[in-house]
Amino acid sequence: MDVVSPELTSLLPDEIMDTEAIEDIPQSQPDGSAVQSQPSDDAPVPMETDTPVASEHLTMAASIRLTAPFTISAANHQIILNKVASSQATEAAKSAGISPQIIKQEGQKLLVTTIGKSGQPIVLQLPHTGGKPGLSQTFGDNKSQAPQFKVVTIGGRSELKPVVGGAGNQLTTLQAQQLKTVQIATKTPVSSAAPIKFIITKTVNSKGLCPQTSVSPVIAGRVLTQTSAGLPSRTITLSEPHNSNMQSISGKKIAISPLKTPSKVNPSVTMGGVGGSQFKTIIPLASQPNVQQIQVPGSRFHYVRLVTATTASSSGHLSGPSTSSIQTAKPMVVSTGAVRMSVPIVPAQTIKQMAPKPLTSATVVTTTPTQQRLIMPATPLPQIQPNFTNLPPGTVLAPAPGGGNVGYAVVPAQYVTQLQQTPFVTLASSSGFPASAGIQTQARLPLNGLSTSETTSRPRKPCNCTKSQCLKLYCDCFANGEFCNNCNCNNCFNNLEHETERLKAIKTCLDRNPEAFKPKIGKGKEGESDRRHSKGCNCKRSGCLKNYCECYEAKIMCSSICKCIGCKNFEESPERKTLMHLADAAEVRVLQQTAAKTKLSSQISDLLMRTTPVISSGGGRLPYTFVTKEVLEATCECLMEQAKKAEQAHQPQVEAERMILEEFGHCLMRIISSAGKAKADCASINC
DNA sequence: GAGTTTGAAACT
DNA sequence: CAGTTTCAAACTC
Repeated sequence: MDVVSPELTSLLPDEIMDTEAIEDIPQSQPDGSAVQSQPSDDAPVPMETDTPVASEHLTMAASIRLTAPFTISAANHQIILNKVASSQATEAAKSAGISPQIIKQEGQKLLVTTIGKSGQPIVLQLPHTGGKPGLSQTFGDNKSQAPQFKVVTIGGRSELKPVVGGAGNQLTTLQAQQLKTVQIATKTPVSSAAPIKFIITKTVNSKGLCPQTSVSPVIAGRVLTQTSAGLPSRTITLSEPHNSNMQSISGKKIAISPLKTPSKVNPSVTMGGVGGSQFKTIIPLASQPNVQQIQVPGSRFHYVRLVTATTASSSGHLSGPSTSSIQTAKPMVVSTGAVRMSVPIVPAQTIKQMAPKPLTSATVVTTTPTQQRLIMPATPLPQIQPNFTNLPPGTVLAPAPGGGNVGYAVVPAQYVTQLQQTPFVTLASSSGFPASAGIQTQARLPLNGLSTSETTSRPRKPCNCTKSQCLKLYCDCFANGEFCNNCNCNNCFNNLEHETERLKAIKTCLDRNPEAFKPKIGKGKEGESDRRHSKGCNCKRSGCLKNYCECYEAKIMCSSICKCIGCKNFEESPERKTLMHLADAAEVRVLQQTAAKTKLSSQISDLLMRTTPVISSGGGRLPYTFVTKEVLEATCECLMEQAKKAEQAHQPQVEAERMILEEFGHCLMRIISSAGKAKADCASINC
């Protein structure tokens, strides 16, 4: 799927996962008026997703107060922003550490903010809707014809001065929770000493949800130039989109679902991590999912429910295939904290089904253990403020039933699973406005040192917890951020029915160890092996050659950080080599035996198929009773024995097959001989 | 399947 | 931080 416009693509880095470079983002204001990342976000996380490639980041920051949909459509390379109701984004932008710039165009305001380094702003300009889609406009060109819309910008850091700041264009007030920020980390082709970040910040007016009212055309613009401070210009194209499906904000849910890995993944739920965030996600322009605003109690952030409309909206029609709604939920990845989080885009119908709570984990969340995901409580828990930067993988936020914007959302793990199944993840973000708006992001998501294929094909074993209520890290399900499903546990609280307890347990774990839900097996340092245990093992008696050892279990060797005694799990360890050889030999044997069995069974079945009609016909043929189950089993045993002999003699496969076939021939001869003899006997008796 | 061993997690 | 206890998985019989 073409999710990024050519223009934008040119601005994006090959790798957008460089977290270190992103740390340069100005921290959010202490007053919390703007988006603020979690404190723990500052710490780099040894995620497998880290890539050393990206050195530059482009941050697009768009602080916009929207009363209408805001959409970025990848398919047709559109960024759609609805009419700006007020100009309060400036302060929000300022509070976010960026200097907003506003371009006023016929009553519309374009807030341009600069974030990043080198003062290289990227301007998103809106061509006027009147049929000049290709109209380019420079940063300072506040006389743009674009009527309805405003966008946002991009580019350098906050030290950049506003290019345009018309009187009355200053956004005055912005509620902290009305600001949404989506950051796009990208590598710019333009040489820049420092990383540039692309942040799209938008404000959300929770009261401005007028489902059917905002049909006004969205302005499509094309940013052709970047004219700040003589820096190289950059262009982003904004085309004229249609309003997408309308969604009521009620019942909105946000699915924040970090990658689920066989090991542990640390999700970060901060949507607007302006400060100290590490970006690993790029936001491509993609289809338009509906996004609904969600406010987490006590949180300064607004969360959104990403819903893919399943039916066409009554307001406006989307033109072009790119704006068509997605029928299949897609995960959304929001990278704001130290780690990326994925937010599945779930069809509204699906969300409806799983909404409020009385749903069981089996019916709502997953159908298979591998699809289990941790789900955050659907009820507001003011006393509990989850550390979103360390939530277990698969964490999903759902709104409280009837709780308005408060609460969390629940998303079926099947959608999260999609995240694992595809190297690209789509992120959609928007406000809960009548018309849908969305930003979609893609990112490559290696999981915990394992490829996606590795992570998807490994079902988890059911737990057998009895005393921990599955709310401690003893429980593998809980530790992996999953609900218990098809487990053998007793008194299990790791389910939807015990959301409160579960969230408390999560918080407790995080209090005790903020890294509790982060992957234990992560990348080693430069030059070291690809994977290693983050803490190292502490084995004393197992020699680190049994599954008691977490290193051995993860099929990695112990490292210098291990505190094990009598470790034999190192490269040159003869014990380890022996074990590996034995394991390999056993595996080979199993494979060979399986193959031989299959082949022989097939042959015998073939034989039976051919003999049966003959038998039934009688007339001097071999009696059917001679090919009995016992005879077959005996034959198979003979053949297996032959196979073993060949194996023990280290015969090549060809020779083994020859021996087996030879034995099979002998067996057949014996059967025929016996049958003939019996027939003769029978004939003599009858006579 | 029951009992033992093991080491991580939890607790003090 | 170290020592102890608890716990569930891994392992053995």
